[in-house]
Amino acid sequence: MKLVSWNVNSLKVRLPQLLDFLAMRAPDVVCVQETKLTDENFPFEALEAAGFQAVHTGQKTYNGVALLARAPMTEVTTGIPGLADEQRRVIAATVAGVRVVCAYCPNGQSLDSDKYAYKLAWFDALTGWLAGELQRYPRLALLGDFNIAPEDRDVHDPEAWKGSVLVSDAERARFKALLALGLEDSFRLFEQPEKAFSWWDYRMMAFRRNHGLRIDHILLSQPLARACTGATIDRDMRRLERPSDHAPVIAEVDLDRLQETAVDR
DNA sequence: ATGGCGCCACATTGGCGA
Repeated sequence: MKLVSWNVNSLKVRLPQLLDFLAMRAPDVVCVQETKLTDENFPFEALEAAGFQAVHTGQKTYNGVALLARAPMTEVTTGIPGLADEQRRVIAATVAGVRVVCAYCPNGQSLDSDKYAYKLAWFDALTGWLAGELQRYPRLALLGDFNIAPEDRDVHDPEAWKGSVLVSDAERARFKALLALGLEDSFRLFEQPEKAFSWWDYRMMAFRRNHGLRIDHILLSQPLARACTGATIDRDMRRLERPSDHAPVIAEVDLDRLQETAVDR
């Protein structure tokens, strides 16, 4: 099962690129963030023609998340239970026995912003919810734009970024709290090149200079992590004309390798 | 230090993202 997370920064603009990506990379499950579309404008038909069922929760202009899958999706839920939030940031579904959670985590803007406090509280709510979900679904994957670079090696210039939003201690502590649930950062299960990033600013020729951050992640529960055979960042999409500022991140899981246990479904 | 780019909307400028 090939799992992908991609912040497309407007699906209206990026739909042709997404369709090319689906044909070229043949993923099984794709988590899409920042569709910036209402549900009635979501391109269900085009994706179905490409072989994918889709579920979406969106709004005008901001946020919006979708799950695409070749296999049927069941138990579809939106948002974080118990968190009153108008911002459409979370959608989850069960695909081929795997619980897939797609998240567009808040940016936070700056450490003194109300949006930063919202970001930290949002992560606490996410972590609290997923603790229970992991009990119910031992095979769980959390994919998305986390808007957190977990370590200094995930930042092109750690000194310049020191203490700022996306890398602050409080944000990194929230990321570690997710790992403490038993989730693994799939990218770090394998040897990776130095300076591997998933987002580059549109400005200042940041991509050409590889001035980026690794803020898009695929976290896997223990059974899935043990069955994970590879994890990469697909920089090809970032090289295109009119690219998203994020690259797709990919993790492959060999479902045949999963051991059958009493609680494992 | 600032702004750079790209997207969106009560649009031709301003808000926001990261």
